[in-house]
Amino acid sequence: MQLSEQELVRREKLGKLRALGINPYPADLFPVDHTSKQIKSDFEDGKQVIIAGRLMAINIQGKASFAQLQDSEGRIQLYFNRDEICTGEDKSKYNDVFKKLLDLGDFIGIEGTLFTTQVGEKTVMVKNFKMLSKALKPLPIPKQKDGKTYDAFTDPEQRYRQRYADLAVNPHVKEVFVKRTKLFNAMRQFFNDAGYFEVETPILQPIPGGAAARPFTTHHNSLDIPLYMRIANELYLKRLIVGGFDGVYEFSKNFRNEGMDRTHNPEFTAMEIYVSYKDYNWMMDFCEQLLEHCANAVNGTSEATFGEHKINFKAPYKRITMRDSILEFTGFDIYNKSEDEIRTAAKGMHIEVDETMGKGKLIDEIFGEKCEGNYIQPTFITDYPKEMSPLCKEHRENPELTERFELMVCGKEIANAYSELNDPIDQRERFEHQLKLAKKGDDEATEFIDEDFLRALEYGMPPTSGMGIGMDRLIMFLTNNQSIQEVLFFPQMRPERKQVDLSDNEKAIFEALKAEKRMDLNILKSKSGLSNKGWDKGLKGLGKHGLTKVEKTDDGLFVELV
RNA sequence: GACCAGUUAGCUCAGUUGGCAGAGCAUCUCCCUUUUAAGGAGAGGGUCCUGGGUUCGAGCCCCAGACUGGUCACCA
Repeated sequence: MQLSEQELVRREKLGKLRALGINPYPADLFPVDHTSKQIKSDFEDGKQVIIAGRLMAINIQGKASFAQLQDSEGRIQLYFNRDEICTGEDKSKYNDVFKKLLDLGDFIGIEGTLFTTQVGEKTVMVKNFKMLSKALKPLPIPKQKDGKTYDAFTDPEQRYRQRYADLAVNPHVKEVFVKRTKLFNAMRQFFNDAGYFEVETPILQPIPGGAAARPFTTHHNSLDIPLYMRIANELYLKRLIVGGFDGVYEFSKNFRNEGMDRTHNPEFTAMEIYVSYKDYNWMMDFCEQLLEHCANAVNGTSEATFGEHKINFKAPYKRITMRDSILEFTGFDIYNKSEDEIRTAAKGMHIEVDETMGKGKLIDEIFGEKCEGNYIQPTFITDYPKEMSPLCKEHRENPELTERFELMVCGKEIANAYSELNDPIDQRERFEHQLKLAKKGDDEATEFIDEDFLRALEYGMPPTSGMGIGMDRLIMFLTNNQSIQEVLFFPQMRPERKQVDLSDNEKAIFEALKAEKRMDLNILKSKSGLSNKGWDKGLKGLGKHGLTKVEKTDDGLFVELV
């Protein structure tokens, strides 16, 4: 591995520290008793503090210096005065260890007392400091002045691949993840207060059910069977309702082997909750209360900004049926229309349709194309066509519809809920219908029948309402991020390219030259068999590695091994 | 998968008709005891994403590829 100049310098400092008897990576605990935030909030002149963190700025002014120390809660200024640190004759701890051997990014521990500088900055007067961990690689630290940031570490590729560096230097990035955890905690608290029970269900499943998506497959060696990473946990949570729990919920890491883009990562987090003896009307009330609570817990207000939109999560939310929505935005009433009539209408709206699309799918296309994008404020869309909701109970008034709602925010779905289908015979028929759709070429239809799930339903599942919430999408809305990668610590990336030592070009020239030690440049060039550019790069590369030297004489140019 | 943009020093970025590779910060040396993007003087640091082509000569032009971002397609 090739090290940069700055990395080499830091490795040298490591050796110098050890030569002075200082362990750059000590094992013993450091007795921290304050954070940067506590120092500022409970400031008291002359108070003794012990703090630790990362050096983020150093400003040496001769016999006294200033520095910024960053801990988990922010930054605090340090004042290093030579005679405060080195009270005796020996000034080497200040002159050598502090001034020459510490670098930006190093973790140090500080014992000191508090004071305020002439310009009014709350500061720790360092009495003693200890190296806690040396940073061998320079951090990309931005600079601030007058609220403007200079040299910000902004390249998305590097930020995602090196999230540790991103978090260390970009406080606003850390804030997003703090809010993410606040959201999970708030939601968990809301459910627990309502008396519902957090559970865990299998991630490795023999049949990937509960959604239509391509799964990741793996293999269990002892059982010698294929297993699938879950695409949803719905069917397992319903089994628990069959088992007698009143309300169960799970934060579920799901995996879908599909495309990646701004709003899709191969693994993502859904929250699913199932509550017995309820229906989807109750769930709408519950959902709007939940989201208002969560928005307040995360941002201190029910209002949120997302791009150019201001959204308000304060309950209640508008409710509209899919039929009315389509009627409103297209003037077309899907009620009592045949599949062909709807297909013709869709064509008239310039929507791409084909013969494999059933009635439900056609309606969904119309809604997606013409209606969905209009819902900026949280809105419940209700009563979806039966065909596209195989796990949802038939509507109590219209057998072509289901008791389903989706919550739309800024034109995107963030929640999906049903009065759950608990009729085992109806459920089997729906699965079989899906199978037919799949065979017809609908790649969204489910192609597995989970017999064990049907057996569970046959034992009897109470009337139940269930809801799923896309947690990544929700936190995107609450933190105003347009990309899912900004709300996942480690979004999936393509593997980085490996670095090579000697390039092929360099090797070819080196091999040709090895026997002769010294050759005419043009003869060597033809012997190496390289293209002009390959030759040029190769020879320059060898020179850079210090392996060859080019010599100019009256007889021409010669290359020799060094 | 398609199209567009990008890839140059540790970071953020310039780079002229194709003619020795540039700046600020960071790094190194020196001065400086309440500064705050501290300041002053000096120095070092490069696989210009990779490979091929055109050319006397390519960071720059052409072709192919890699990676990233964006838009679209796909996606319960």
